[in-house]
Amino acid sequence: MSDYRRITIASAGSHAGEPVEIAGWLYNLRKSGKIIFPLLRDGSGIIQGVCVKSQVPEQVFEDLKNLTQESSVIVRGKCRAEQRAPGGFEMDIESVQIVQRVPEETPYPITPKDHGTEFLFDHRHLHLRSRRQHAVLKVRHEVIKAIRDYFVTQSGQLYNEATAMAFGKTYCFGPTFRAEKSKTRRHLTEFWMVEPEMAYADLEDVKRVAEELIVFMTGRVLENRKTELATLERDVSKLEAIKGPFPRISYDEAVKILQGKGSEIQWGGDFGGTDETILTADQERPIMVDRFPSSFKAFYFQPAEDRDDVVLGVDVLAPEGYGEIIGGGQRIHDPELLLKRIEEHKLPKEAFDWYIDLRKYGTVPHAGFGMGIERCVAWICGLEHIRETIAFPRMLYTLRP
RNA sequence: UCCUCAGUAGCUCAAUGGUAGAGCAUUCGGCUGUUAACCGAAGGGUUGUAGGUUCGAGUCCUACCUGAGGAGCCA
Repeated sequence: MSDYRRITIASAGSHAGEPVEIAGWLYNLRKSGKIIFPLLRDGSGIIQGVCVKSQVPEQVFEDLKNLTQESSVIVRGKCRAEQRAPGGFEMDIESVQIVQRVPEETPYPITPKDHGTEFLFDHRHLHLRSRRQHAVLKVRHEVIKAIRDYFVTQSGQLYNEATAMAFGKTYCFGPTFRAEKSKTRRHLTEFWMVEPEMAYADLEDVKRVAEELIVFMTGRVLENRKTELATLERDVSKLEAIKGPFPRISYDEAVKILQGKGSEIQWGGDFGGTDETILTADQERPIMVDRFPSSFKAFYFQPAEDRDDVVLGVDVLAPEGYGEIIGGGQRIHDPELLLKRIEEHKLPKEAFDWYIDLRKYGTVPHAGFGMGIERCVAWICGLEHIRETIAFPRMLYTLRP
């Protein structure tokens, strides 16, 4: 038994002919009298096993034949290339150790047939085991890793410390919680956001960094997650088209375009979900819309140089109707102006004393943005709903599991 | 909070106001290359809840509960 070396399914291809063991779960079982095809998964992948009655001890065949879905097992045997097997590799099973057999009285609830979203998300703790969800979360991981790598390559390990002190080029990456009553396919009450902030930077710098980041991120997913994108049946040509420069339009222009296409929007109003879809419908790249009316943007946005009814904010809208994935812009650096805006918005000045302080001691033009991870992953994977992009989505009225 | 749609077997769904059904899952039987395997059989139901109309309600009406995704609001 110790002759069998434990391997992952993902590495099975490089262990052809060796005695190996795989520790995992039964994904599905097809049997035909004297031959059995168990599908096994171990978290790294899925492999088909094969077991012929005449070639193994009777007990091995019986144990395998009676396994139930998602029973935990350790199987031993040898792997080889096999055209007829899904995935191209197959394991000839020689013995099996049942760790736990799922009892037939309480079968695994998620069967290989159709289920509705309500049922699946009530069983999210099990749903995560399925192939599709697995692929989505691997893409999510790649997106997160790309974001971290992007900022590391921008500044460098040691340089990063210097920039933080000298230039304040930093980023924050973590969960954000919002309690708005938004029940849509684009909203979660907990979502993850990366927020770079740069000193001595303006709106143009934000647009440049945002564009570079998106191109870098989609490039990395294409490079490292081809298999997962195939599992998700994602049209990769849509992602291959993501290259700079992205189209850039002003809010003024966007309103004119929308009105020309029948939208009800008036200058001064924010985009609705359908407006975002109209704007991106005929674009294969994300588009950048900037210079929004100050009326519906937060108090800290820097006004435009040439007019004071718009501010230097920018939204990046993903193609294919996925909506806003980035929002950001240039912040007010003038202490007098910031105070004025705080008063105009009737905000408690005391609560912002530290924020105002930043403008007293060596203030510089600075800018930054926030990018929503789940919306990016939903777009890259081509998903119908954002809730599939996080292991345990927190939504309005949804806390379990 | 408002609007729209939906709730029938463990799951996905059928059923002109007239005997509640199929596929999958489970159990039993068959099958040596299956690809969400297939073939045969069995078990499985207070049709979301409470009222109402009717000779008769899964179906029509009212209220409520639960869910979905839109609006508002937000990212």
